Amino acid sequence: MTAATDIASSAVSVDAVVLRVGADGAEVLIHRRAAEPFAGDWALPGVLLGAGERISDAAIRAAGKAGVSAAAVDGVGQLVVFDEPHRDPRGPTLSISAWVAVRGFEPSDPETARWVSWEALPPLAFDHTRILADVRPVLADKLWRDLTFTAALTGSEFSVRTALDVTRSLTGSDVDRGNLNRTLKRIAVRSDRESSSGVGRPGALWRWP
Amino acid sequence: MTAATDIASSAVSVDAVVLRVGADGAEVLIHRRAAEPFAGDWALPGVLLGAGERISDAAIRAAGKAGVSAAAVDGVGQLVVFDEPHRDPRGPTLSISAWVAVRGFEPSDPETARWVSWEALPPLAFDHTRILADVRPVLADKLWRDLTFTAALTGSEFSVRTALDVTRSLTGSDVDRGNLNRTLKRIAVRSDRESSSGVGRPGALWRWP
DNA sequence: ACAAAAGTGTTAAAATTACACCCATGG
DNA sequence: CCATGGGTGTAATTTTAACACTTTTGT
Repeated sequence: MTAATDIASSAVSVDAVVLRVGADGAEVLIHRRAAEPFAGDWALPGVLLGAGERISDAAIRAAGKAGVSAAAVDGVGQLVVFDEPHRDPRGPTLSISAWVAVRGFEPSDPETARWVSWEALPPLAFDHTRILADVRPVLADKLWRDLTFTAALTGSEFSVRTALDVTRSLTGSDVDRGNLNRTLKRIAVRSDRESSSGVGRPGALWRWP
Repeated sequence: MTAATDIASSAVSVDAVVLRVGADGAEVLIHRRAAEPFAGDWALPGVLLGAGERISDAAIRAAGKAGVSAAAVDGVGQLVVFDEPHRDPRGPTLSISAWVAVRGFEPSDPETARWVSWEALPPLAFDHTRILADVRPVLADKLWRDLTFTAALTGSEFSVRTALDVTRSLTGSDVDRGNLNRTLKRIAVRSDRESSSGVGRPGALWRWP
């Protein structure tokens, strides 16, 4: 008998905090649950962790349940484990939360999956509201300090506007453009220029070294 | 059928990084494994997480395997999840690492369990050497910033000497006494005095607010 | 010309770092 | 009185923060 079959452990799920950079800065992907419990409710995409499966692989699989293809994923990382015994009505289930950075994905059906800003989150199934509340400061702390996370989120090239929006959306407060520009000068490199946004002076693009 | 029984998930263990403040600063408790695999080898105390069991409870239970009574535990907290599929020869097993701060425990048999400094760690079973290496900077980061962790580790009253030793043992480098004193002035409060250590000028004791 | 957005400069405050010097105790 | 360890002071550097001013674009 093996360790994987002879013990009565909690089930283990991986709940994905799928992030992209949108108009409101960092946005979270939520989808409507197809199965019970909480069928039809908005929730973070989650899967049960398979035997021997890596957490990052499970997180990508979870993002897939909301329509995200593995090719659209730029990075994954673990966050916090939630172990409250009654968080799942089916029985004790651990939730390992993980961030998944995604680029270029738009849900086909906005009734089934959609991007939401951190300020406009609807009520979510399970303890997912709590998960997002707990996880937001962790993400804010990683920003501009954990370069793996930050680069995955921003993509290879990004504007100062993007940087400002992402920071504000995760920290909840405004940041100074000049100061953030100096931070970028320390940790990133400039490339060409860009405007496209329309009005105003075009800004530089930043890349990761 | 419930979520806890119908899936083929990895087993979940909680491995305790049991810490105390000793002569070398923060020290880790290791014990000899009683069962296979790695029977007789030094390892972190670990347990399989029971269904519905809290991670902190499992961590205390794990510390108990090395002889620590629950009453000696001052605090517990989760650290990192290790998910490498071959880390346990019995089969895929997650390891949730957790810190456990302990006061006033001395192993009865030094051949079965002992406190070791971070510099003098013997080879450990499983990936436990790797776990400690990964976890040390996380603990160093928590020190003097996560007050729950710090207070549990130092105990209610501690000297500057203790503070210095703990910092050096976790960061690996020396800290300035004057500067650390000022940090304490910001986050803690003084009480009376103490010497007992013998030689040298007696120092103040610090307490948590 | 004007508004909007980006770039740069300046300055004050705070934190970090590295020392230096003086004080209290045991032997 | 001297070695050992503790407390306080100081100064240079770096980081953080807040704000002002200039530049480039579209309308």
